[in-house]
Amino acid sequence: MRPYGQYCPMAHALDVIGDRWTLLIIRDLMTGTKHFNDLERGLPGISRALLSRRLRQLQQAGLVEKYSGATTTEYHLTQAGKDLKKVITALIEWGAMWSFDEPRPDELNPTLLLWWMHNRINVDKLPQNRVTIEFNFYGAVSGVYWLVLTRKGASVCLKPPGFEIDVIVQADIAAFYQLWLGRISYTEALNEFGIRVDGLPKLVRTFPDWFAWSVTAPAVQAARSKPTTPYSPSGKRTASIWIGER
Amino acid sequence: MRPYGQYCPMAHALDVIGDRWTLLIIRDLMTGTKHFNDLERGLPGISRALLSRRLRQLQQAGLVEKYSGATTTEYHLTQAGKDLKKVITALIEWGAMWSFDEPRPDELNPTLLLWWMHNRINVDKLPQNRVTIEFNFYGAVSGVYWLVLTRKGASVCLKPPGFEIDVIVQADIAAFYQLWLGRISYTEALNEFGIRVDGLPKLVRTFPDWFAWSVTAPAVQAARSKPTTPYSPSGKRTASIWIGER
DNA sequence: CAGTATCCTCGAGGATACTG
DNA sequence: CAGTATCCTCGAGGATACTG
Repeated sequence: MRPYGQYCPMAHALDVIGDRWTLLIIRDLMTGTKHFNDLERGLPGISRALLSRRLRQLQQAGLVEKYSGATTTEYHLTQAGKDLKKVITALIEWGAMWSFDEPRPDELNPTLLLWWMHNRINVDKLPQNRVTIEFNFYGAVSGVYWLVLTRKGASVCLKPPGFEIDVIVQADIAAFYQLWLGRISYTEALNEFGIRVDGLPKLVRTFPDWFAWSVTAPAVQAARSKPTTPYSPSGKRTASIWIGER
Repeated sequence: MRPYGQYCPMAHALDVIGDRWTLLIIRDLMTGTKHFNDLERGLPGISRALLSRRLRQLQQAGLVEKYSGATTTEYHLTQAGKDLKKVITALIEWGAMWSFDEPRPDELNPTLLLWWMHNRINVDKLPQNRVTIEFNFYGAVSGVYWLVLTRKGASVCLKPPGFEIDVIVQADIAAFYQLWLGRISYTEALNEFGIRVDGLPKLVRTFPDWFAWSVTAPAVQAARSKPTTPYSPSGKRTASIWIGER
C-alpha cells in the first residue's frame, strides 16, 4: 500500500499497520503464536507467500523480531508491536459492539475454531491425565473433530487420535462458535442452544474451566449488555435523506 | 477489500473500516468536516471518485449519514462512527510514539497545513476585528500564503487577500509543521527554530492562542516525554538473528 | 458545489511448483 | 518445518471528461 504521504501520526501509523492482514498477524503474535506455520493456520485465506512478506515488512518496521534457532524459528513482537494492544482492544470492542451479529454460514470453520481452542487451554485446570474430547458438529457445517489435552500441550486431530474418548461434545457449529466468542453463556448454550457435553460427571462439570475461551469474549459480553441497538450488517440500510432546513 | 470471512469481532471491524482512506475520512468527520469538497481538501491524494465511493460504503455500513439540503450536502457520523474515537485515539498515540520522526520533504504541504489551521481556530480568543496573517514559508518547500480570521469564520488564501496584513509569520515549513503537531513547543519554535511572528505587540502576544493546534498535539507531546526510544522509520534495521538455545 | 461515467493501468496477491 | 521463485489474474483506484 502506497504511503499516505501526510505528516500526521495517524497516517504514519496506518502506513505501518494499515495493510491487509497486518493487524490480524499482530493480534496472533500478541496472543502467543510464534511459528510461521501456526500463524498460517490461524489466518485462513492468507497465502504463505503473503504471510512471509508481511512478516518481513513488520521486521523492517521494527514491530517484529525473528529468532532463528537451530531447529525452530520464532517471531516475537518488539515493544513497538506490543504497544499496539490498545489499538487492537479498541478494534475488538468496536467490532463486538457494532459489527457482530450471528455468524454467516461461510464463516463457520470447525478446524479454525478447534485451532483457537487448543491455543487457549487453562493448563492448571486440566485433569492430571490426558483427556480426549470428541466434537460432533452439526448445522451449517458438520463434522467430527478431536482435541487431545494434556498438561504438556494440546493438539487438534482431524482423524480419531486412537485414545479412548473421555468427553463427547455435540453442538450446532454456529452455537459453539458463539459460545466460544462470548456471545452466549455456557448455561444458555446448554439450555437454549442444545449443546450437549457427555462423559464422567467430574469431567463434564469441569469442562468449561479447561478453556480460557476467546480473548474477545469479555468485549463481546460487555457489548451484549449495552443499551444501544447494535448495527446489523445483514440489514442493509439506505442512506437517510433529509430535506429542508436544519 | 475482500472480507476476511472470520467470525471474530476484530476481523469484522477491519472488514468495515480496514479499507484505505476509510479511517482518515472518519477522523476528518469526527473533527467537524462535513462537506464533500472539504473532505477532499483535507485528504490530498484521494480522488473524488474514491472519496464518493468510500462515503457510500460508510453509509451502507451505518457509520455515516448523508443529509441533502436544498443548497448543501452534509455528512455526519452516526453513533457507530463516533464510537471509533477510541480506535482513532489509540492509532494517533501509537503513531506519535513509534512512527513520528522529523517530516520528510515530500510530506510538507503548506496548503494542507493552512487548511488544518483554518479548521482549528479558537474563535473566542481572536481579536474583535478581522486579522490577516501572512505566512512566509521557507526551507524544503517555500511560498507565501494568507489566513484571514474573523469571528465568523476563517479562510485560506493562496493569493493576497487584499486586506492589510496584521501579522507576518516567517518560518521553516518543517519547523512550523512540527509546531503545529506538538513536536516542538511555541517557545522552542521561536528560540531554537527561528520562527518569527511580527506585528502589533498585542497581536503577536496572543497569536498562539488563536489556534487550537492539531488534535494530535497532546499525544505527540506525551510521546516526546516518554523514556522509550521511539522507532525511527528512516533507519532501516535488519532482522535480529538469534542463534542457539533460549 | 457535489458529484458520476468510462476507460485504463499497475500492483497486490493467488496458484503452483520448488528448496534447505 | 519454514519458507522462496515465477507466473499470472483481477480488481482497486487513477485520469479524464462530463453533469445537475
